[in-house]
Amino acid sequence: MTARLRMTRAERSEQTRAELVEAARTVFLRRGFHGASLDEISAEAGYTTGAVYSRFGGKDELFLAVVDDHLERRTRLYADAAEDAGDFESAHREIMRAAIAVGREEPRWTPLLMEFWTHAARDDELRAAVAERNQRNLDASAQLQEAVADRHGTTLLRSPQEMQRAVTAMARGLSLERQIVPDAGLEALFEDCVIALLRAFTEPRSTE
Amino acid sequence: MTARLRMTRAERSEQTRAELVEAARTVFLRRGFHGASLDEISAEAGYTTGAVYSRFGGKDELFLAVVDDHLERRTRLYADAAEDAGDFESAHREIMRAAIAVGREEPRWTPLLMEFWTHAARDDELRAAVAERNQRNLDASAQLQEAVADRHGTTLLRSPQEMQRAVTAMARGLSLERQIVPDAGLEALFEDCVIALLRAFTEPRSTE
DNA sequence: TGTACATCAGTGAACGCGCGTTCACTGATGTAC
DNA sequence: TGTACATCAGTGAACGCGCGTTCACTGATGTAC
Repeated sequence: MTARLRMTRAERSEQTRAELVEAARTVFLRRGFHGASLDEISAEAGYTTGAVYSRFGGKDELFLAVVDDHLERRTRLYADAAEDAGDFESAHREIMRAAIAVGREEPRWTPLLMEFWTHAARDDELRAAVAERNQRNLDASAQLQEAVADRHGTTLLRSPQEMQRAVTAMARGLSLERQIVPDAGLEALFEDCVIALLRAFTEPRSTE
Repeated sequence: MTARLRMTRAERSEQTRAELVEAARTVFLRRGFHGASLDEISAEAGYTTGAVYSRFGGKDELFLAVVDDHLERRTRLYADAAEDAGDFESAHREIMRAAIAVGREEPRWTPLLMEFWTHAARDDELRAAVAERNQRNLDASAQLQEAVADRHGTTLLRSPQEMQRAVTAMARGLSLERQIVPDAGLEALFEDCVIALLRAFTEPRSTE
């Protein structure tokens, strides 16, 4: 594998941390939050259980690290997807296409995240940690949407946060359903609904 | 409590079953599916753990009974809500009002159901059982929506199943978010989005 | 109506298991001189 | 460059706990005669 002997302590522990997060992501997706054991995760990364406690506060904190990593990647992905589109609506079609593609690759991400949310809702401190990440994610999406609207001369009739919440809610609801009823029609339905919502909540900017 | 001595065996076991389902509903809502123990549930109903195994196949089957009970009630509730409305859109507003009201009373129902779905997704037999109930529920909602559309001379541009799926997905997504970020604005947002979707996917029937 | 036996709803204790967390320890890295 | 000590990342075994499920048993209900 990677050479371990030449690394400083800081490099070494940072690498361990990253490997554990990556393994945790894999195993959490495979087994769900409750179903995944720290044994399996640490073994997947080539360590023992104690390593998790050396780098993280416990199972919850490890999961939060997975979430942070995930949100960063997704934020970049969507920003890139919107980059080259010619108008407001097709920018959103590109974002949706990207969202649908990653949804196919990792259909269990949304159920996993929602499973964790439900777990976190019962613990004040953990819920706050989740809420903060949710807000960060919402702000990033809203900022992207505003930028896209600006770039293509579109006026939002609702705050971008609200629009993002609605779209995300629908995406999550459909992802959850898909795990019970795999159905390709859900993706097309999702696209049509989002376009309908966008049209209802935006208008071309008057050139004044 | 209720007199136990005069009951036949069938009545007795039916009552036990109903009491267990009711207690299970309470405790599942309180603790979540994974967090609830059969000990707490049976104690809540005034029995011991074994009683659950006398009436049900196990924890999963008990939960399915809770779901069946729940879906029956909700189906009736929504049908009643739509009863007296004057037109298509206000019928849907009434249904939404009813949905929002029960959502306030039992904000944990949706997260609970989704937690179970995610659990069930990992077991083929259980997933089939959940899928069947989901389909039953979808058919009932779709039938109601078609009846409402018919009654008020409205043409659906999409199958009522698809429209229900979209609306339900959004409702679920927002319910899940609410457990992390309690926010009354979500309810108003939900209403507006559903109305926007209805308008996009229906048109007044031409009187020909 | 009464008696003897069969059935079975619900009991309650025990089983078996897996998991998150802890902690004394090891050996490689870092530091002081 | 070398030596002696300090630090600390990761080990690995044990702990403690709770839970779903099983099962021999009890006593009330049901049945046959």
